[in-house]
Amino acid sequence: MEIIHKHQLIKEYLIERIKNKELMPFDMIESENELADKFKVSRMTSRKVIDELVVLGFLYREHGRGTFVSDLPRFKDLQSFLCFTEEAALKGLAVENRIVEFYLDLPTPAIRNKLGINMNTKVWYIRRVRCVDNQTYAYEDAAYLSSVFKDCDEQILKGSIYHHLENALGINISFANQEIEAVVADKMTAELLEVSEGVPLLKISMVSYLKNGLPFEYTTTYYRSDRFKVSQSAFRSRSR
Amino acid sequence: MEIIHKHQLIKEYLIERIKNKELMPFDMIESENELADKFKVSRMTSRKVIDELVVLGFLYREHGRGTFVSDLPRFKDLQSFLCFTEEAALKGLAVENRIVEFYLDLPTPAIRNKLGINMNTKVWYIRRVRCVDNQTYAYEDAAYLSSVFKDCDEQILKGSIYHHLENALGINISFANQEIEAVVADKMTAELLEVSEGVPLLKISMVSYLKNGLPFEYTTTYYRSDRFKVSQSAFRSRSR
DNA sequence: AAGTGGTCTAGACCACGGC
DNA sequence: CCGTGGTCTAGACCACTTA
Repeated sequence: MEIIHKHQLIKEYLIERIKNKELMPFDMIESENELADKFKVSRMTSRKVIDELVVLGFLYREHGRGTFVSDLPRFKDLQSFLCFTEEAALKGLAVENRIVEFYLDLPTPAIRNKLGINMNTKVWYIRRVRCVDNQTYAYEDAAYLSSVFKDCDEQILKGSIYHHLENALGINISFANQEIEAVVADKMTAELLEVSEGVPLLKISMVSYLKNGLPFEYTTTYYRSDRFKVSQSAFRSRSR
Repeated sequence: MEIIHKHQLIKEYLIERIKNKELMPFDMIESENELADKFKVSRMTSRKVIDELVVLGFLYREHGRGTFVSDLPRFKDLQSFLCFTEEAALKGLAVENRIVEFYLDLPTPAIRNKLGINMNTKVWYIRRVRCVDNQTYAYEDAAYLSSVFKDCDEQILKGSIYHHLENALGINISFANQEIEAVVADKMTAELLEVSEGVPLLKISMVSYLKNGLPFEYTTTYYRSDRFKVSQSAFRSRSR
């Protein structure tokens, strides 16, 4: 039985209006009091809804003026290392994966190095374009240890690889090391992402590890910078 | 005059205990009611503090069990929040700061929003090119609360602002929220960084906080992607 | 059953922005 | 001045976990 909370209804109402373009970027939405009246809730409840949509990047507030629709409801990668599908799901959005190609082959020297394997250990090469709401977000060029990702097929690649590994295969993913750079789109990547050559892209390279410390994945992803950015918090270290 | 909100005090209390390792990852913190009693606030206020720290990744909740310290602070060591000067020093390199301009002025709406200040609170605008070994690395566009960075002058800006704040002024810097994007160099930035227009740059925007939770700095830095990249580790969250 | 977090109310006062 | 968001209260009832 689904329990419908009041704040969910208001959230759906606002997200629908943003997705339908009924509310455009920089438009002001109803005030907290108006929302509260309209849905017959207290102001604390309407505020909470707006709080959540602000965190998700759909809205922003201006003290004394009002609450407005963000120009680009971009993705944020809280550093807790969620997979692409999970991040989209957090915002109530569905992912479509366009498979460019995938095949089993011997590792390149770079991949041997990153995954610490010898030249006879085959890996799955998987190249996909990740889309949300029919819009291209990222081009992903991945290599997986075939000894871990044993049953690679098209059906799985259309969904979430991480969910498959964790849920169907019972594999424990632990952590990843990432490197973040800025690059400009080359011809091939630009075509796949449906952007012009030369636009900026965030390039994130990642080696992911199992609980037992085995590196099993080396992935480079090129994110459209107009639709994606990384957020994180960091502590100041005490050292001098 | 700075207004200290009740939730700031509680936030400071919790963040300090996490930073000091008094609270370790997976430790349970006080319940919402205990926090409310301890600080003589309502439960809604103690909840709000926890909400914020959950969003920042410091804590996570488990319904019916309690609120716990997340394992994110672990990679404090790996991707510690160091200033530019410190990072260079770690590699035995010396920094030269070329001051482009600096002046005291009223805050823009964006800065008011990021720092949570009113339109009468003046901030220092500081623009510098950061060089290592006579090579340009980054262009930094910073705004500091003048109530915190009281004594801004050319001599200080040629060195490390953070060292000055911490050592000369005894200010406690706690943590920062960062957003990372990819952009291409516009004409002005390209000239300052001695690169061609259109080359990719890493744009890192940061709001830094004092120990008491006061945001005191909003800085946007454009890094040459040929000389700088971000490395970090991320842990797979245990959800699902 | 006791304690935790999750949702929600109906108020209050304050700070800010624009008219 | 009015309407906006920002903070805060002192309750309430519910859902979940653990003992």
